[in-house]
Amino acid sequence: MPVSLQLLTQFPLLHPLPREALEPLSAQMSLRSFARRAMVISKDTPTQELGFLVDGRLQGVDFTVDGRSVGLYFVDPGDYFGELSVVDGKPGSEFVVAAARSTVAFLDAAAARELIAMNPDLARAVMARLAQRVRAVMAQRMLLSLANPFQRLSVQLLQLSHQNAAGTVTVDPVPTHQELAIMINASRETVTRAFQLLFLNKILVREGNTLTLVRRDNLKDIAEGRVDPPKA
Amino acid sequence: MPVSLQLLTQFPLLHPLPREALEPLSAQMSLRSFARRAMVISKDTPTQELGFLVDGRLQGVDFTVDGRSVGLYFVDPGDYFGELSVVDGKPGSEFVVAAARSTVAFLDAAAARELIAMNPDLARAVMARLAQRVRAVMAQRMLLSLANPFQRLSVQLLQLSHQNAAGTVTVDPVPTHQELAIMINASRETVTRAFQLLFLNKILVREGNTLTLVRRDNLKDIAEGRVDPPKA
DNA sequence: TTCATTCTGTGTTGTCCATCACAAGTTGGA
DNA sequence: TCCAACTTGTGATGGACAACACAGAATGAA
Repeated sequence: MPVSLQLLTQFPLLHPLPREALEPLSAQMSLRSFARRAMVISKDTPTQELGFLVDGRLQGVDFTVDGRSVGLYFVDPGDYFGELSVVDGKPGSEFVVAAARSTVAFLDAAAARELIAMNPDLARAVMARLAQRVRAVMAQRMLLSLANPFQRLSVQLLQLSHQNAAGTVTVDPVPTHQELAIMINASRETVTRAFQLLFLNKILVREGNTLTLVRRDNLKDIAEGRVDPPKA
Repeated sequence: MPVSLQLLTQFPLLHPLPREALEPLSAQMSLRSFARRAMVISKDTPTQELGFLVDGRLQGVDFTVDGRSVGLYFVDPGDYFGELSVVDGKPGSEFVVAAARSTVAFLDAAAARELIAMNPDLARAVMARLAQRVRAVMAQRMLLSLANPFQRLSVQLLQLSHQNAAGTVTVDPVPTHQELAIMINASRETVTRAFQLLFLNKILVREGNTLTLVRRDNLKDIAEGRVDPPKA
């Protein structure tokens, strides 16, 4: 199942490529679908691939030795993942699971490596991406050293949020409490209780699958410890 | 104060460069010394530089909003730091302080950027380094989600250790309890108490500034939760 | 629609660890 | 060599949060 050219143009990473480079590429790639909670890339699969998320949502996760899962990041449509193995040839450093039903276009690592080697523009983009990932995971590491789970949730929500067309700040596909909990090192129940208070204080509003940060400043104050988290 | 050619050959990163490239480089660089606890790179200094650690030891740190420090990584002689800003031009993502009296050779970011752009070998090396840093900080993030500080300390010690010439596994300049505490999100006292127990159980031995992991397997068992941390 | 499954809400309990407050040891600079 | 500054050791205390155990809601597949 090759991938249509049309589809490939959705990916910013590939924009520097001329049309004639895209065609052979599309032939090399393959499209696969995944059910919610399905494993997209396992840490210990032998075949390494670069994945482009066409549709749905993925979460990078790993597991501690005692079996608890650790949430690392989300992947949204148009974005790619698995670049680490492509760059250094080492096995994947994490698992990637589908957080929702998803469609992914794969390119095997060798081909991806060659592609990058041939295109300085791509190489630059990948380099920038790696730098951005270092920064992102360091930010997450900072988050984790906040004393209280309430602050951690606030920071995480701010990180996940984006300004909307309407000017409101939202978190768009709202992650489940469990998904958030493993990102901020808290128990699912603690996340639930924190949300309670944020709703109660009208700092957040949830409508369907969208979370609106009604009082973003307020959330920021909590995140940065200027204001104590609401107690009741 | 230019830097001697001799000195530059100590840095693996620069090995791909031909001698004639090193000379102009040495003229562009400057050598500076830092007292213990001195700030080597501040997060918000305007001038960005690539630093090469000649001598001593540095620690990457950051601070949470409530003023607690967070330990990120150590830099040992022969290694370099500050590459993130060089790659993406953004301000530094952390502070770098001297964990011991140190000597650092600096190259300003613009020059470093150009150097990398001109030398594909260097570019590849930097790329590999970024990938390695992503992996390292993800490993640290995993560490932080271990439930108990004892396990976190064990993992951290294993990460810092290296096999010695004599075949023993050691952690060489032993970090202070405080330095470790901020890396593993624990209080200084908790680290002290954990060490007590590890010494008591002859899992570790400290001689001067060297920590020997006498029973590495045992430490690994604790790290991976197969064995409960010793209680008394 | 109906039923199973996943997600969210809530009380209770116990433990673990941060914090505080010193004391004792160790280092290194003058 | 001596002293000051830093590092390590130790007890006591309280609060916060994970864990457990369900109940109720929402989702979605048949």
